[in-house]
Amino acid sequence: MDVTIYDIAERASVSIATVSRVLNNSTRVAEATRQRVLEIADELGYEPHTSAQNLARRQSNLIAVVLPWATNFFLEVLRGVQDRVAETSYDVLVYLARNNKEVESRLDRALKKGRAAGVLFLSNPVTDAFCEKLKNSSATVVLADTYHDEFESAVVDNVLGGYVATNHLIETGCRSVGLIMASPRSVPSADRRRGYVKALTDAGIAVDEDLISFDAEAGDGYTEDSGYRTMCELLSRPRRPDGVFVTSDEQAIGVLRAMREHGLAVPDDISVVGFDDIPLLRYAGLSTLRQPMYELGRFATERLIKKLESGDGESQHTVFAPELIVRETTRQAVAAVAAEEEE
Amino acid sequence: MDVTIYDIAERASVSIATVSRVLNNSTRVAEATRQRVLEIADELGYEPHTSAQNLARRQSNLIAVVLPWATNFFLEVLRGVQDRVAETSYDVLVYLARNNKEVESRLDRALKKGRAAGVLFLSNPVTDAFCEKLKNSSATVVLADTYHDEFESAVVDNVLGGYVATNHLIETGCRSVGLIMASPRSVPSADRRRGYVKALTDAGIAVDEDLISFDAEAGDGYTEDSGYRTMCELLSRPRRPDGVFVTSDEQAIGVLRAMREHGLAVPDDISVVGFDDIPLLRYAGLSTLRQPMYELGRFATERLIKKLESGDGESQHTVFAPELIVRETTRQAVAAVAAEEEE
DNA sequence: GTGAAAGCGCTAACAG
DNA sequence: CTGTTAGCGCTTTCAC
Repeated sequence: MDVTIYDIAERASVSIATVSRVLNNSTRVAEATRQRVLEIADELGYEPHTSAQNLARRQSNLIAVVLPWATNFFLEVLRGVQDRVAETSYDVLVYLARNNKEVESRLDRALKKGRAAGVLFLSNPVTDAFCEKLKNSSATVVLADTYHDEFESAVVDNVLGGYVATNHLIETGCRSVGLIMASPRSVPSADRRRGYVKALTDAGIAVDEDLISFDAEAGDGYTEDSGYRTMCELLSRPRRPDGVFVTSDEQAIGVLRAMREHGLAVPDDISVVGFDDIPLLRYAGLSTLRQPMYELGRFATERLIKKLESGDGESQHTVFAPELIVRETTRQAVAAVAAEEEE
Repeated sequence: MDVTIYDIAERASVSIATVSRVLNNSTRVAEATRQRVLEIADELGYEPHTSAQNLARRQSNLIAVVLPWATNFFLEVLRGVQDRVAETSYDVLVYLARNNKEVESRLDRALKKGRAAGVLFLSNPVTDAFCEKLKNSSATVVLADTYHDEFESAVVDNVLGGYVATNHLIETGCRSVGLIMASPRSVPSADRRRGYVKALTDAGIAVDEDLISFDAEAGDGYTEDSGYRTMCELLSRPRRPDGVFVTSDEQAIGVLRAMREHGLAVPDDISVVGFDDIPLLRYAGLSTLRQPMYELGRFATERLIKKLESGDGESQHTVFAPELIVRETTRQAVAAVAAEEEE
């Protein structure tokens, strides 16, 4: 049997209430008693029993992170979450799902009573069903990379990202800008499309559905494989784009593969812009829109913790801006080329 | 207040003991009562309070996964862990560290009394200090991607992997085979080196320390950045290799970058073999040794659960074999070339 | 300041 | 088959 506060109390000739007080550095305890208790606790190697604490306190020290796919994006976000959580006494429960249905069952588990104090719900659209579950739960929830009126959220401005990406393609001389989308059900993906449409419209270019291809499979479609399939499909159509905006870097890698197989050169035949700026791919030469993934994770966790500790409060909706990173899969901007020729 | 077994008991006019029995589908309960209780529980939306259960049962439903770095390797392993765990009532606590010191503090948290029933300790060398902690803890531990006599473990045969990789390089005509290592403190990395040495020795080639470069930084060195730095260092030395075995794919990407910057072609100037076969990199053309990462995670979890449920039992040491995947960063084997010329 | 005592929600003998 | 009764280890009034 492990050492409990009873053991400490006995050794220190005080009651368990006192031990509990000093351990929680709560109200007035004689300095002498405090020292003695602390010493004995240390000596005995005392460690509080989390379940007992949670039961008595009627709360939990667990934060559940629910996410719909396991990609590099998530890896970065999780790093941010972990770093912030490490500074607290919370621990992180991870629920990895592979599709919408799995998200539901994982969420159910995460929301089980007494399980988690807070939930970080990532990237998945907050459907009515999920919203219901989230609201009925006693857990504090923060959304990241997805949005819903009724919950605190932290997102990257995907519309802006789509806009900037598409605009970059237009500025570098692309006339037929295509779009390779992940699942249209995915919120970030749908938002990026809106930015794409807006950029084209602003430039006076008509949106051509024939240049838009999306992943119709069950998953979320942010994978290399999805990008490959979707690009192949696009290339099988009569009109060929001279530039494509792809809704994630991983997909973009698949797009590049499809192009290679079709004997197409980048950026000469088709320029490519991704989204995310995954560290591992930074040297693949992919032009992309950088998302502050780590910061997103860390910030969302920060907010969650604050809500947990100070009894909720207002729900904010924070928006991070993505940043265009130009590398080798797009041409230089026309203006830049002109400037260079000046020299 | 949430609904408890007392509420159910009252509504069903039975005792809480009976409710508890049917909820745990334990011994003989009248079918009629069982039905009624189940119905009411469902109707009330009852959910057991995990902390209360854990306290009463004197056990935990948590499995802690402790890992020293956040790379794609881990992502795959975690998928395996999650998939297996999803079939049980366990939940997964993730402790991500960035270096050895962080591993220690994360491990301490994971081992806190009553926290986790089992610990999956990944990739990190089991130092004496860790071994001590692990043994003193009441948690069941399983090692994955690392080894220690006293604990169950599941590893990939890294010596074999290093051997096969090096041998492949030799067979495809490399005369000066270099080695780009992650931290020599890392067990997998050190084992891969042993395989490298053995392959050279078996081929009658002297091991030249000047062709071996490792990452001396604080981290584990399995990153792109590390590979880049380490390769640059190697290239700055007088003797230049015509092939290198790199201890991970992520590092290999960095090696490729370093080569590009030095104007070196792959595989013409230098052949490259990585390790891992990270999905995202499968189309980067990297020749590598595939580790069954997902399987490793799933299997280790399987073992952990088995031990948890059937009161320990023997500790096995399972070894998975890595598989050589030849792509474009190495030349074709001489035999293959010969065979081709035959045609 | 400190102790006694009543739970937190659930499990598990032990009777019956 | 079912109820009674102790706890599990800790927190938290409420007195003293």
